[in-house]
Amino acid sequence: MSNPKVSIYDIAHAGNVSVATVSNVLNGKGRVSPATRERISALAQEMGYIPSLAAKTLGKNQTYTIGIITPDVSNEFFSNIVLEVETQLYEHGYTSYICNTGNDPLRENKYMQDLMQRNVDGLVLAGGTSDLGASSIPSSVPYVAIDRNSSNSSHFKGSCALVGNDVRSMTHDMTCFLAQHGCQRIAFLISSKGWVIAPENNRYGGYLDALNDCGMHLDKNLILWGPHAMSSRTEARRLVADSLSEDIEMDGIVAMGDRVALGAVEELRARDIAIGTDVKIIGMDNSPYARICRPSITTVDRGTKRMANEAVRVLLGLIEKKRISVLNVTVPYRIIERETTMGPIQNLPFNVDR
Amino acid sequence: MSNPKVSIYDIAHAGNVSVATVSNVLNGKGRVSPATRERISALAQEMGYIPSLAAKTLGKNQTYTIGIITPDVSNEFFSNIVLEVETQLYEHGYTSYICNTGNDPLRENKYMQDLMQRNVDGLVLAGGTSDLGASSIPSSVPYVAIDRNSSNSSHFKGSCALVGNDVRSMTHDMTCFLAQHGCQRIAFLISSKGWVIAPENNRYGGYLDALNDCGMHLDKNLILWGPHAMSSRTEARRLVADSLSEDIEMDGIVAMGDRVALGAVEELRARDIAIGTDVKIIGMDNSPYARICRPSITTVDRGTKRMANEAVRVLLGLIEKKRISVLNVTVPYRIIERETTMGPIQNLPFNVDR
DNA sequence: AATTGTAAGCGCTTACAATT
DNA sequence: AATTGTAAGCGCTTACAATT
Repeated sequence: MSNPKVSIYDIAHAGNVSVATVSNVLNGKGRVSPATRERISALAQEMGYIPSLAAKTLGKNQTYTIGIITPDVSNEFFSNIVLEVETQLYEHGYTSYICNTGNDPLRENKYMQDLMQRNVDGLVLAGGTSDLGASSIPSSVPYVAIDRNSSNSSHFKGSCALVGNDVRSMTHDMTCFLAQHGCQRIAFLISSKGWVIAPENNRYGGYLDALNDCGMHLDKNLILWGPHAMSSRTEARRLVADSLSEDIEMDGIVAMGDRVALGAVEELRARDIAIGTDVKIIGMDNSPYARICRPSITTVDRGTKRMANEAVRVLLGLIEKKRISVLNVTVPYRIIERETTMGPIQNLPFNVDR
Repeated sequence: MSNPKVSIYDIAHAGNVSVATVSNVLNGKGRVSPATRERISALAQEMGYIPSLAAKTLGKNQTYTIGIITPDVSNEFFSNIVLEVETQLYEHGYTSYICNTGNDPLRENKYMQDLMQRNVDGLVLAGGTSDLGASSIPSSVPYVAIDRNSSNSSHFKGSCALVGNDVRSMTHDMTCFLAQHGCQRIAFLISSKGWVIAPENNRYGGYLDALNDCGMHLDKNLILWGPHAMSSRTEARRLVADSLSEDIEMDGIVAMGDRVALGAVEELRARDIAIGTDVKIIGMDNSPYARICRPSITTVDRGTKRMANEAVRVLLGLIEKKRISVLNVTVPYRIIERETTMGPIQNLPFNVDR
C-alpha cells in the first residue's frame, strides 16, 4: 500500500517545503504555521511515512529504549515485576529489551555490551544474586536495581537507585513468625544458586538476628544450603530429604522463596510428616504455587507491583532530570498466613481457598 | 575508563588509516593486511570502542533485532516459548523485543508500529486469539506465528511460517481420551477471552469431531463459555459453578488450558465432588500447576521447546534466505495421564508425584 | 595484485540564516 | 516577528578510485 521507504525528504519534496519544516511538524516542535502543519501532517500520513528510529537516535542520541536485565523470567516473582515494568515503561513511550541472564555472569556481560551498543536510555536490573558493586555498568547510563543485594551502596558511580524490601528485616520477621507459632528448631532453607551464606547476606543475616531476638542459638545443621545444580524446588526437596535422613530434627522451615518451600512440602508430604503441625513452613514471594499447593503455603507478599511502580518512577526521573544522587526505595511486605503454619489441618484436599 | 564516545573516525585518526579500513577490520571483511588488522583491532579495544548499532542500521539496514509479540507472558505456556525463542535467537546474534499485548488489538497495533520504526529484522507471534489473516503485518518483514489460529493460510502475503500443534486433532484426542475412560457427558470448557465458539475454531471443531467419532451428540449446555472478564482460572471456576447450579450433568471436562482445568478442579473440590471418579478432567499445556495441584491434573504436553526450536530455525531461514514460500510446521503432542482421570483417588494429599 | 583511501549515502535533528 | 530553508552533523557502510 505504501512505498517501500518514504523519508522526510520525500515528504518535503512532495509538500514543497524543507526537511526542517517536515521534521518540526512531525515532532510538534518549532514554529510552523498551522496551515503547513496540517498539510504536511496529512501528507505524511497519506504517504505511509514510518519514521526511522535508528536515524532519530543518530540525530538526537536518545533511543526510548530500556534494557531490563533479569536472571529468570520463568520465575513468577521476576516475571511479574518485569511484566509490570515493561507495561508501565511502554505507557511512557519506552520500549524494553528483556534480557534473561540465568544468573550467568558471562551472559550478563554479553547482554550488557549489546545494550550499550544499542544505546539504551536506561537499565532496570530485576533481581540477580551477585553483589551490585561488582557489576560493570557504565556510569553514563542511569539504572535502577530491584531486589538486589548490595553491600556498599556508597561506592556507586553514575546515577542509580535501589528498590526493594528490607530483606534483612523480612527474613527476621519470617523466622520470628515461626518462633511465635511455637517452633524451636527452625531451619533456614535456601537454593544455593549464586547465594553465599555469610552474615553480609541480608537473608541469612535476618535469620541470625531473629534467632538472637527469640533466644535461640544457631545450629549449623539447620542451615540447608548446598552445591546442587538443579531447579530450586528439586534442590530444596533434596536438601530437606538429606537432613531428615541424617535425623536432623526440625520443627520449622524458613524457605527463601515459594519454590523452595514447595520442595520442602513435597518431601515432608512424601514422608507423611504433618505439615503445619509437626513442621511449619513459611515461604516467600506469594507465588501462585503457594496458594494452589495443598497444604497451602504461608508466604510473604513482597509488594512486587509497588516495586515496579517505584522503579519506573525513579528511573524516568533519573533519565529525564539527570539526577546524580543515590536513591533507595524500601517497599513494605506482609506475611500471608496459610495452612503450612496453621496447626492440625482439617479436611485437607477439598477445602476452600484461603 | 574510556572516552565518552569514540567513533571509527577517532580510531582511524589515532591509527593513521582510513575509516574504511577500520570498518573492514572491525567487521572482518574486505582485504586488509594482517598487520593492520592486528594493530587496528588492538587500538579499538584499547580506546574502549563501542560500535553504534543505530549507525550500523542506517548504513546496512539490518538491526539484528527481532520482535516477539505475545498476548501474555505471565502464562507459563507462552513464557516458556518466549524465553526459549529469545535465548536461541540471542545465540544467533539477535536481540529481542518482547511485547505483551494482553490480547488487546490496540496495544498489538501500537507495538507493531513501534517495531516497524525500530526496523526489526523479523517477527515472532507467539499465541494470540485473533485470526492471523486479519493482522496487519507489513509484507516486508518475515515472521513466524506459533500456536496461532489461521483459517486461510493461502492468503498470506510476504514471507511467513506457522508453527504449532494440530490443535483440532489435539482437542479431538483429549475428548476421546475422556470417552475411553467412560465419560458420557463431556463438557467443553474454555476461557472466553478472544475465542469465538464456531466450527472454524479448531479447538471447538476437534471437540465436535470427537463427539461424532465416539457416537455422542452435542449438548449445547455442555459448552462452557461466557462473557466474563476475569482470569481464566476464575472464569472457568465460575462457569463450572453456574452449570452445576443449574443441575447440568457432566462426567467429564475438556479444559482448554491448565489454568482453566485448575478452576474446574477448585470448584468441584469445593463441592466435594469426586474428581477422577465422578467427574474426570483433562487440561492442556502441561503447566507446573497441573503437576502441583491435588488431584494432579491430566494434561497435554504440547512440545513447547520443539515449537521454539522450529520457530527460530524457520525464521532465521526466512530472514537470511529470503524465501517466499509458506511453511507450516506441525509439532507432536502427547497426553500426560494424572489423577484427574484416574478413578478413585487413594491417600490423596500425601502421595508422591507422578 | 594486494592494500588502503575518498566520498557519498543511510534518515534524521538542529543551529542558524534567509525569507516573507 | 513569524515562518521557512540551508547545511552540517550523528556514526556507520560500501562502491569505487588511488596508491603501493
